[in-house]
Amino acid sequence: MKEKVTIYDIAKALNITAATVSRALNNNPKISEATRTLVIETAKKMNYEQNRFALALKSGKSNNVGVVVPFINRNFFSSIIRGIEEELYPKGYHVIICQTHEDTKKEEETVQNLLNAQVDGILMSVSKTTQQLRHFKKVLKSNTPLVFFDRIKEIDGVSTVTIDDFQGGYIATKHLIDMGCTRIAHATVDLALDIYKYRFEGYKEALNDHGIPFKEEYIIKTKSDIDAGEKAIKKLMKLKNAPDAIFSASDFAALGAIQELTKLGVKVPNEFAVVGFSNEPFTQFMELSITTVDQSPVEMGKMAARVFLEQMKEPTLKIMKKVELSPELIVRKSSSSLTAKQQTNI
Amino acid sequence: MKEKVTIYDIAKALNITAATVSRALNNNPKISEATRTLVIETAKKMNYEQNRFALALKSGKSNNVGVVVPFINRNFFSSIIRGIEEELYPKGYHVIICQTHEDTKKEEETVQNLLNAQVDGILMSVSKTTQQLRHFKKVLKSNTPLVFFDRIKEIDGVSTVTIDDFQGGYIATKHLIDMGCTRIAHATVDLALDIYKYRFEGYKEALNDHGIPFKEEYIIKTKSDIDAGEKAIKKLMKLKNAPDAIFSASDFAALGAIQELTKLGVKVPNEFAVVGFSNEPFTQFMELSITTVDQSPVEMGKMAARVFLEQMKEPTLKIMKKVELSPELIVRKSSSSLTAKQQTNI
DNA sequence: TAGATTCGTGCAATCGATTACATGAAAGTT
DNA sequence: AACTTTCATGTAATCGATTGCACGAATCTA
Repeated sequence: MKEKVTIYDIAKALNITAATVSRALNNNPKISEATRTLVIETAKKMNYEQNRFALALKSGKSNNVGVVVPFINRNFFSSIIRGIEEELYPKGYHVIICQTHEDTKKEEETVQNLLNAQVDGILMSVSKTTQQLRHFKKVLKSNTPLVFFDRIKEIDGVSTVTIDDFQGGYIATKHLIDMGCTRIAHATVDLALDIYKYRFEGYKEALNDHGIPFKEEYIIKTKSDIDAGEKAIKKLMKLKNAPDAIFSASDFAALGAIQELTKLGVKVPNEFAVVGFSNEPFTQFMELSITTVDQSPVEMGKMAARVFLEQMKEPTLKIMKKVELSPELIVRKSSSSLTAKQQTNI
Repeated sequence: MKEKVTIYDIAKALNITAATVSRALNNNPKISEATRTLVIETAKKMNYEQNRFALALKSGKSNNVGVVVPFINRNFFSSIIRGIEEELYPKGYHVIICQTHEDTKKEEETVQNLLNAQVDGILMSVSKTTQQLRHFKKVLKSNTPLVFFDRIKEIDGVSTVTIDDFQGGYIATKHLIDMGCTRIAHATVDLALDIYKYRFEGYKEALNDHGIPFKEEYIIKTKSDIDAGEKAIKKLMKLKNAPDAIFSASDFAALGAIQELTKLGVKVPNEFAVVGFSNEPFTQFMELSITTVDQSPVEMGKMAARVFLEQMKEPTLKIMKKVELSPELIVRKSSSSLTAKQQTNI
C-alpha cells in the first residue's frame, strides 16, 4: 500500500543520482547550495523518511540502547527507566526494555540478545544472583558501551552510576542518633550485594563516630519484604537489651517492622524509631509516614544515560566513569514526632 | 575487533555459496539433509548470529514493537509493560518504550517515530489530552497493527484491551451498598475519558439497581491526587445531607479523602466508607488499608501482547478484537470493619 | 592559451540476508 | 540410448543508504 519514499525516488524526481541526494541530506560540503536546498525541499515534500535499517546495516549502529533490570514494575527501576528514556529520546535513541527476573541465566541470554540486536549500548542493573561475569566481558569485547546503575559489578572499562550507599546508611543512622536513639538495630538484606554492604558500613561508621558501640545482635539479615520486617522485630524485641530504633535497608521491611511494633504495643516513633531505604511511594502515603532515604532514581537514570552519551561522543576513547549520587534523607513521622506535624501537608 | 560472522564466512569455510547457507539455516526443503546439518553445525561452531538489520532491511520487519504510555513510572503502566515484555520476549520481539507525558504533541511525534523505526506493531494507552486521531490513522495506513490498552479510542481496525470499567464501578458501589451505606458519593476524574465515564455509569447503575436515588450533588470532579480527595471531602461534608461513603475513581483521591475524613474526626470505615480504584501498591500497605478495584495490569499487558501476536499470525486478515478483562474488588479496611481483621495478615 | 585546480556530481561497491531463476548432475522413464 | 524429471546448488538482483574514486566542467594560474 503505503510505498516508502527512498532517496532513489527523490533522485528520480530531480533527475540526479541517489548519491547526490544522500550527500545533500547529510550536509556533505561537496554539494552545491542550490541542489542541497532543492533536495531537502523535495525530500520534505515527498515525505521522505530515512530507512533506519539500511543505515544500521551500513553503519552497524542501531540507535537503540538496551536497558536491563530485574523487574520493570518496581518503582525504583521504572523511575530509572523514565530518566533514561527522557534523556535519550531527544537524541534519537530508542530504549529497549528487558527484565531478568533476578535470574542470571535470563540476564546472560538477554545481554547476548541485545548484542545480536546490535544495540549501541547497554545500561543495566545486575541481577542479585549474578556471579559469573563472562557475559559482561563479551559486551566489552564487542565494543558496546556498558553502564551499570545501582547494582553494579566492578569490571574494568564499565562505567557505573550509583548512589552513595555508605552515606545513605550513615545519614539514616545519624538521624536516629540525633533523635536520641542509642540502641539502633539494622536490618540488611544481602551483604553480598554492594549496595547493602555499604549501607551497613555507613551504619557502623555513624555509630562509631558517635561513640555508640556496635552490637552484632542488632544486625538482622532479612529479605526485602513486609514479612521479613515483622520477623526481625519479633527477634529483636526478645533481646535482653532490646533496641529503640531500627534502620532498615528496605522500605518494605521497615513497614513490616512498624506493623509488628504496633501489634506489640510499642509506640512509633515515641518508643521506637524506624527509618527505611528507597523512598518507595507508599512510605509517604502511610498514616504513619516512614522516614527513608531517597535515591533520586529518575536522576540516576538520566545520569546513566548521560554517561552513555558521553561515551558515544568519543568512540575512540575508552571512558570509564564512576558517578555517585548523593542520597537524601527524608524525615517523616516514623522517626520524629517533632517533624511529624511539618510533614502532614503532603 | 570483533568481526561478526556472516553467512558468507560460513559459505567460504564450506566452499559453497551464501545462498545455500541461507537456505540451510532457514530449513528450505530444497537443501539436502547432509549440507543442512553441515551448515548448521559450522554456523554454531563459528558463532554465527543472524544480522537483524539485513533481515529487517530485506523483509521490512524489525521484530520490535513500540509501547507508548503517558509515564512509565506509574505502577499501573509499568505493570502492563511487564506483562507485554514477558509475553513478547520469548517470541523474539523487543519492546521499545516511549512516554508521552500526557502530551498529544509528543504522542503524535512518538507514534510517527515508531513508524519510521518500522516497528512491527504499536501497543499504547492514549494520552488524556488526545483529541485528534490523525496519527492513529497513519499507523493503520502503514499496515502496522495497533492495539490500545486501558485508555482507548474507538477507531475502526484498532483492537482494544480494557477492563470492564462499568463493572468496576458497579461492584465498587454495590459493595458500599452491601456494607449498608445509602448516601454514596462519587469522585470522578475526567468524564471525557471512557474509563472514568464507564466507572461513573457503573456507579449509577448500581445505585439504580438497589433503589438508591442518584444525587448530582454527590458527584465531584477532581484530579487524580491526594489533594483532590481532600477537597472533595471538604465539599461533600458541608452538604446538608452529607454522604456516608465515597467511591473514588482514583486511589490517590481515595487516600486524600481518608486523610481529610480523619482530620475532620470522621471514623473510617465505621462512619464513612471509602473505596478507591486501581489497587495502587500503597492501598494495601496503609495501616487503614484501602478497598479498591484491581485492574490486573500485568494480565492486561499480556493480553494486549497476545492480541498483537494474533494479528501477526494472520498478516492478510484485518483482525479487530475487543477484549474486556474483569476487574476484581479487593475489600480492605477502609470500607469494612468486618473484613478488616481478615485482611490484617498481608 | 595551455595546464593545473577546484568543484559538483555520477558510478559502483558495500553492509548481510533472501530468493526468483538458471544450471548441471543424477535419477527415472520408455 | 535418448529424453524427461527431480534435486541440489549456484548466480545475481534486491532491500536503502553511504562513500571512495572517477570524471567533466568551470575557474584559476602563469
